[in-house]
Amino acid sequence: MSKQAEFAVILKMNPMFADLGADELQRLANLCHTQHLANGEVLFQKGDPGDALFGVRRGQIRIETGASDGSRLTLNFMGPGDLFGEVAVLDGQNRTADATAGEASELFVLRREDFLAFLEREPKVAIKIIMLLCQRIRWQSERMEESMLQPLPVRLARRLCALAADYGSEVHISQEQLGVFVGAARESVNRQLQAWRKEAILDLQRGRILLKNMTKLTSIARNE
Amino acid sequence: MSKQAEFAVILKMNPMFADLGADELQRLANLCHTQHLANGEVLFQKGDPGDALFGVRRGQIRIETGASDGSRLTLNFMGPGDLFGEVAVLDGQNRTADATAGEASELFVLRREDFLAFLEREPKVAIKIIMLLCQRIRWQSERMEESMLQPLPVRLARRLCALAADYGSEVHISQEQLGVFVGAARESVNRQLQAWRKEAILDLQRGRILLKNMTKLTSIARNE
DNA sequence: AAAGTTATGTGACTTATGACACACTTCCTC
DNA sequence: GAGGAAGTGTGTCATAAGTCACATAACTTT
Repeated sequence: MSKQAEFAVILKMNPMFADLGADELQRLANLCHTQHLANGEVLFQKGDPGDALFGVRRGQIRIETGASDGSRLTLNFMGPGDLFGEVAVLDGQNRTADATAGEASELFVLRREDFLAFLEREPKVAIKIIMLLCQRIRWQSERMEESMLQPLPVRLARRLCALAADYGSEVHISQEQLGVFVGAARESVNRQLQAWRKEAILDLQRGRILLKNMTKLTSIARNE
Repeated sequence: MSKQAEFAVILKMNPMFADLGADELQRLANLCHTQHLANGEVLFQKGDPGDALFGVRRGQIRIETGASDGSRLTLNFMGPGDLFGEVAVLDGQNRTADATAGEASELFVLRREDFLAFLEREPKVAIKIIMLLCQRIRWQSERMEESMLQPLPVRLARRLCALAADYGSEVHISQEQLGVFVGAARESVNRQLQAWRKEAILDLQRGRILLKNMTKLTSIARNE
């Protein structure tokens, strides 16, 4: 399979591009380049202009941000097939976090100027993108308002479910980082996780959480 | 001034259309119609397809929603110069609230099909819209995550400042509705307002709040 | 293997806010 | 103007979650 065809598949999996037609998608994918990164190499830093969209072909990219105390907090891991920077490529605003290769990686790169020129050539695609962005706005405002008002167990369960969707039942994350994600103190996170361990919903190891009962967890996430 | 020119001015005031060129803006405004509503007349209801964007020429439109207990809660008042349904007109999704005329009103109406055809004719405008939507997405995700984690006084101050921007220093809203806005219990809202009254930041009347010290209020909103 | 560093577990305390209960006021309606 | 509805003011209590303090466990470095 060609590089471009491979990229088209990745684009297709992202909700943002999911309902483009196969032909449109392929023409878009044809604009991509590839880029190699060595382990530890920096892809971009907070404040850099958002001049491209990236897809992970192989390897791992860490999205992280410097915390106020100088320590670094990982916000997300992007693995093969994941796409990131979709919004940045459209509006060109500065990056809000750093991205570093967690291992030797190869990325698909779709440059902003190429993408914009494409949209100008294909206004029907631009309109589809507009609709998708609108959906995202609605979805965000519905979810957010609701989500942050939920009690901690619900927020925590939701985040764990989301992580599980990416990594399977073995989530590799520290409780401190989990706390940052859900906007809670580390201790509170720990206490809730302990409670769930006693109910056999999950198991805990250093830097790792093993989800044992996703059924129960998702029902908590739905707030019963 | 022609109807269309008047509408162009309203569009221009909305961030969503603010940086369109004067010519593009005028061509867009030329697509508008007008519609008259008698006092109490229903413009649309929750669940109706979002097939138009509205601007208030004169009168008042209330955006409200039926609460679970059957009572109605007013979510927003739109006065002359206000624009609403910008997102609906783009993505065509169903309305999420009801809109009713609070008095005899005249509206500018920009129909979805006209707007989409316009975007297809003018891809450069479509791209500008895309960027604006992206900004909105960023803005939302930054604000939301941050905002809901703030303590109640901050959320309350922010909402009051926002309302003041629309209505001046005399905000006409019940404490119960204010509670809905900021996601808090009526009693908590009341207690905070009382505290501020004692500090001479504001004054309270039935169904009305008089902001007396916006400087202090905005500094609270910024979380000191 | 000793020492240091990071992650986790847990108790004691504090604080913010929600929940309930009820008094009081204003306004509306008949 | 009597009665009711809606809005407001306040006390009491319960609870969720943050904070602080420290113990313990697990990896790392030398």
